[in-house]
Amino acid sequence: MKDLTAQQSKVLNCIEESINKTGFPPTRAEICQKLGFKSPNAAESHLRALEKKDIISIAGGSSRGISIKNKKNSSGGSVPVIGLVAAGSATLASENIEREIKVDPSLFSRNVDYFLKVKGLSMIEDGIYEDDLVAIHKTNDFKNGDLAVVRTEDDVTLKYIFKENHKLLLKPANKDFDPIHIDLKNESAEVEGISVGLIRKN
Amino acid sequence: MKDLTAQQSKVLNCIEESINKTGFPPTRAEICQKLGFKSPNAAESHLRALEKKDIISIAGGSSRGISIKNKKNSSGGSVPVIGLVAAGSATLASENIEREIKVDPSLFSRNVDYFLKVKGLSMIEDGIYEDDLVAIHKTNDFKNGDLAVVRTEDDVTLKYIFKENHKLLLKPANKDFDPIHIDLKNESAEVEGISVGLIRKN
DNA sequence: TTTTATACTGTATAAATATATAGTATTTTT
DNA sequence: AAAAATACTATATATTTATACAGTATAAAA
Repeated sequence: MKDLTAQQSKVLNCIEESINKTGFPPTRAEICQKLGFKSPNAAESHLRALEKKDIISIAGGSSRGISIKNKKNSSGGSVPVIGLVAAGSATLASENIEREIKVDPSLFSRNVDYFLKVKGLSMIEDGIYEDDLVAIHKTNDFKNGDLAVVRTEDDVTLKYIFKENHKLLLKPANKDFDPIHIDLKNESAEVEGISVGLIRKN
Repeated sequence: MKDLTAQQSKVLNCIEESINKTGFPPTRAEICQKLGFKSPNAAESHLRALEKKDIISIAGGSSRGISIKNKKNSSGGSVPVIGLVAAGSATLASENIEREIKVDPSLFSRNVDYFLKVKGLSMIEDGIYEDDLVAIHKTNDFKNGDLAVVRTEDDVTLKYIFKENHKLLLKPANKDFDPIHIDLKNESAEVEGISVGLIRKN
């Protein structure tokens, strides 16, 4: 992480204080008041500098739209939630992260690297519903029958995986969906991780 | 703490989600958008109701000035896991606690007081399996159709609950199981809490 | 040495936002 | 039976707020 200047640290500090004290981030004017600046642009430019250094993010067009990045949690640790994303994009890229939830990564049998937000009903017969968060342990190692996140040439899916020589079978748990057959001689496919659990919110 | 109405819960939920996702509370307009209201005053009056019930505080004259009160130990917090236990014993009695798991109690829409470890297959058609941990928010307030922990005279069960006058219907999600009809004139039954989510470990 | 980053003041303004007021309708409490 | 709370739509507006633009000055990097 790039080092912050003394003033930038003060501003960051001011943001943290505001969130701790009031529950929400400060406005430019409030930062100015606390730090003795006379122009809102003083705060603005410090914020832009902090944003450039990837310390905070600023939501455009919304008031108090400041949030502190990489909020590492001393105790639990937080795990990112990711929607099923199109091929080509790195799954864990920050633009795919919908939110972070505070969960002990060791809650499940194997370490959880991220939660995948389920789209569609392809696994519904095995009790996995739309918007369920499937806990994914990143690995390319799997056993036949594992529930795996598989990146194919044109998609990323969550399916039961079976491999026999160069043939890959991706099997849904919904009779309305067809299994996907992939011949690794012709097509590429990669296992990104396997499911180790699930969280559902009502 | 006074119980919230369904709409108030939704609004509270919306606030929590906003804070988790963006790092700052929502505006009235954002609440309206998320919950489908067409007037900002719909959000406003729900906020005032939540403030009156001491669930949130609203900072006057400042944007996004909403903060949630009595923020439980937001850092870690562990939640007990309880097996379905026989009648007579207090559900949360220490001898019934199988273990504790470290989960942010605010992970779900309403605070989780304990996890109930599911026995049997009575809810399997709605994706709730044996040994799943159902997150329970302790309350005796419920809406028809809620998934509730109900203590009857001779059992504690997890079922969909429907109440009409003095008749209680406890409905499983498995056609091999019969619904339970309870006439509150003759029998007693008590709602211990309602499900707000679920954790499954593979 | 010229650019770039830091560190501000000062002014202005479009857009975001809180918040009041006026209604209607239903449900719950007293 | 009346009052209060819930649950909204609809409109309006003062205020808050983000954000752009125009400067000044100093320090650090290229």
